[in-house]
Amino acid sequence: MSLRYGLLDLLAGEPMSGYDLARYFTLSMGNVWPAQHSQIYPELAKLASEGLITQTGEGPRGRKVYQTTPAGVEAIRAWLRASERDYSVRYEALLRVFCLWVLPTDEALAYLQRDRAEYERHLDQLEKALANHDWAASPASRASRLAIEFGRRFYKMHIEWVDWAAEQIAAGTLKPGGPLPPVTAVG
Amino acid sequence: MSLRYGLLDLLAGEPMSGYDLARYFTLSMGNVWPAQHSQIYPELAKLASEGLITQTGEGPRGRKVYQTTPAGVEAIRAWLRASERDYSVRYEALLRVFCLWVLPTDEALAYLQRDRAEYERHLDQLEKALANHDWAASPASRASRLAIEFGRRFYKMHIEWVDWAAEQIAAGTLKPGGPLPPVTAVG
DNA sequence: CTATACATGTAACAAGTTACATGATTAA
DNA sequence: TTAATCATGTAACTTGTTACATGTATAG
Repeated sequence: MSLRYGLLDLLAGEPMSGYDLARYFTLSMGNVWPAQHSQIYPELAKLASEGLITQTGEGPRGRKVYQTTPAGVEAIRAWLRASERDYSVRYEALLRVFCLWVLPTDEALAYLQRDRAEYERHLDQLEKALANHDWAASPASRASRLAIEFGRRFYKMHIEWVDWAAEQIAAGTLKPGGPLPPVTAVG
Repeated sequence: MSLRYGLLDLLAGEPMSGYDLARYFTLSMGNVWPAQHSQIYPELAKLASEGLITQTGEGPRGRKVYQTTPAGVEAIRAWLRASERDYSVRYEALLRVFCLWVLPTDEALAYLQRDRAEYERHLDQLEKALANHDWAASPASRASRLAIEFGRRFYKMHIEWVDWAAEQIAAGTLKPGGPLPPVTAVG
């Protein structure tokens, strides 16, 4: 049910096509709720049939531009107010860290360094998005900005954590009998 | 495909039943890859039929204790080495933040405060897990410890971010024409 | 003796991914 | 004219969730 509210939210902020949504997702919501076009198009059709969005324009190549209706905005509101909050996180990259002990120390370190580069890329991307977009333009943009800031802090923390983890591993964490001193301070 | 490697990893660290896995998950891997028992039991049967785990014990009420075989450990290794890494995150709680602008300022602030309490709970839980478990006992435990440390930093950062976001909202972020000053320092 | 926790499973459904399928416009 | 990008959709499959179903041991 999450995807529909993500779409409603984006189409309430500004009219877009399914194609736009699929791409725009990558820069903002896609960081916390990924979606493929094959999932987006059918959902748009469903939302339109329920009157929560309407097609407000068209373009070349059969392009259809949708916008959220007042009923759609009310649906988001009802979702935030009434539904159970789901705090679960699904993050395969971290699940893999649990498994790192099956690799030799050198390989585990190399593994994390490749991850680190990826997190740097994510951080750069978010910082570029922060710089290139007018996040003060509307309430919807400003709310997105709050979420993007979360992403920025997330990847910053992630990089710091990788460096810490690499130190631990270099000190022998993954070896039988290796050390793992108690950590008291975070950061 | 992620679940199976999570199970293989846990059962390589120490022999357990499906029931144990379902509960133990909550404290460690469940934070990054949730799973219900209805998904765990069939997967265990499948892993056993493939020879990646074996039943090494039984208990009252039909309890079956499994352990990962050497082939199973090799399967984890191959997974880490060969498969595409998936860095995508799925996190509904954050998707909702994108939508917060549809609520009145007061309600949005109250919304975030309830989230904050939840993150405090998660942080406490992880800190308790950190204190009550012998994370130095084995390479598998020590690798888990690295991942748990990530969780600790994650929720700490999360709480700091909520406080920041609440300030922004109180300053008018969600109102039409409200401000959103450029953020230069993180933390 | 009764409620709770332990313990395992299946079935129906919903959500998400990958691959297939098609065609229009634009830039080189 | 040809490759890339734009643009929308469907189908088959996999994964994940919720609800159903059953039964045993233990503690009060």
